[in-house]
Amino acid sequence: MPELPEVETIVQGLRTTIMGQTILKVEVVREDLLATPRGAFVRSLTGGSVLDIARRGKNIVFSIGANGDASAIFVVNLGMSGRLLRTESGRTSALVTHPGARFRLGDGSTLVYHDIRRFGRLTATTPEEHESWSASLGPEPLSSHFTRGVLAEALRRSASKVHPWLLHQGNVAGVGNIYASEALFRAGVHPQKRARDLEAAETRRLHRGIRAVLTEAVERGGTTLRDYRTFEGEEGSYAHELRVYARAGQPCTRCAGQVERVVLGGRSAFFCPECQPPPDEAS
DNA sequence: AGTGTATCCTGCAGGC
DNA sequence: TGCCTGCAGGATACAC
Repeated sequence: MPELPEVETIVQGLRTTIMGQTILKVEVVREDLLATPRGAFVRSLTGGSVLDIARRGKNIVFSIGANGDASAIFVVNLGMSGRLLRTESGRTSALVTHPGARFRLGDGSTLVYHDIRRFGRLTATTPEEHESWSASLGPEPLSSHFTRGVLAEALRRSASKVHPWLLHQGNVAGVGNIYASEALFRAGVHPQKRARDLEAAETRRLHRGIRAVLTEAVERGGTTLRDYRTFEGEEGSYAHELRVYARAGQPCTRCAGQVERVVLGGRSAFFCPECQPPPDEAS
């Protein structure tokens, strides 16, 4: 559920509130959420301070340590329905119906990881392990490293259809199902077109489309359709700006056509058949 | 290498 | 009201 804009919004909220806090106690409610053995997970985080909070793709990355020296990296992947919430000292929040883990902080508040479907994953690693994991992901689409040339080169190496290609985190980090459809619509590229078959003009438009859609969604605090909430518990407002996602059967915002839905790799892709001409190949 | 399918899980909407 | 099916912002593991 949360893609780059949603995770970025959550990270911004976390940074204003829990930077520098010490983790006094770690309580694991649902062990199946851990990608790290429970003992090592609890041990490596307990007693440390939050030195930094950042985002890598769709992951929230906490640097944990002391005296400015990170001894552990705590990574939260929210999966489809994960949330990070804060509860004030001594208070229980009615929002917390499916707690997965609790982190009691030095100021008396508690950071709660909440996840209904439990597709999320909590990982504690060393800084070295974290670096090699991060290197396995594709470029950050809003960074200066993500140039038109980088995108073109990566697309050229793949015969897969461009919508599933965009969802693969090793290609571009942070794009998910909503923004893949939205970026392709803006670029006028059909979701079933092969990555390597994109023409130069299409690649240029896709590059701009990805960056524009993600930037605008960050400005709106992300897209809330169901579960997603900011760290403050608010909804993101980008759902109003969606042009094709979840709009099958409705009129295209740009032409007289009608938005269609197709399943690719088990995920729904939405597109306008007029604005995004189908590739020649039958299928 | 790429694709299709299944899996992990819960909740909700819609049809009957 | 209940039961059933299908669907959901993700990621992985497997067989072809």
